[in-house]
Amino acid sequence: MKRFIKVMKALSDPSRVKIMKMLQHRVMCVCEIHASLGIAQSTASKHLKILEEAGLIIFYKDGLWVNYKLADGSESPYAASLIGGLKHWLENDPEIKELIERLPEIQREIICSR
Amino acid sequence: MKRFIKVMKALSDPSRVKIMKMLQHRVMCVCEIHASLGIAQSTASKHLKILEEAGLIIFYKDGLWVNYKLADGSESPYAASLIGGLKHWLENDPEIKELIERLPEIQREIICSR
DNA sequence: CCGTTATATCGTTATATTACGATATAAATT
DNA sequence: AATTTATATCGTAATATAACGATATAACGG
Repeated sequence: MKRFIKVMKALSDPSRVKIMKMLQHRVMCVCEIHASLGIAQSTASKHLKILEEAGLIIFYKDGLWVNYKLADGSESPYAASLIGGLKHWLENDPEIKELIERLPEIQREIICSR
Repeated sequence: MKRFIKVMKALSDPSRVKIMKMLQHRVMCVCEIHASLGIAQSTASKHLKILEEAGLIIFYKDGLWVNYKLADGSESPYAASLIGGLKHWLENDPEIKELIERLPEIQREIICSR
């Protein structure tokens, strides 16, 4: 039960749903997510941790970068079902659409260094 | 997006998940849920409202009683997917199992009148 | 109509969640 | 070793959630 609740809570926040939708298109690092969503870096990091602990995303480190991508759902049947469902859900949501359209502009080399 | 979040939030609470699992077995009134979960009547009523507003359950009145049952999910693809998924998920959760086993003892004529 | 009964709503308190800025950590680069 | 850079964690304030008891509402039986 606890694991199920964790997955549901993880997907109960608009920012985290947006992250899931972006990660359907490509791997992203923390600062790309911070920049694309217009939230504080610490906030982005926390959201990613919550999604990770729910088994919805995974990460791998590459030097300084931490790359996040969708999990395969082997963690639990709920995670698998929701990762799968989200592939077609919310495709027509205007906020999501705009995010995805702007995704090509979000490049770590441009966004994150300064 | 708002409707999706509503469904996820609705299923982010253990009491509400338990209600969903019980309603898989039969229609129940508010006081049966109040009694079976050991929560205040007002709390049960509120949980049911949240599930209803998410499109996960529906109700019909029968005199004084308000009967709640699972929705068919026509409200949204998310609701449908989760209503369906929950049919097999959590079947082996010990808390859920005990709840379902005790379900035959929960009868409105015995529990609710006094 | 009056009381009873099942449910819904209100007011309040305790807890959880989310956001941010500030700071700490860890992996490059110089 | 010192500095820079990307990320994580901490402390805190604002908001949301969940619980309860008390009260209001609505439908039935007398």
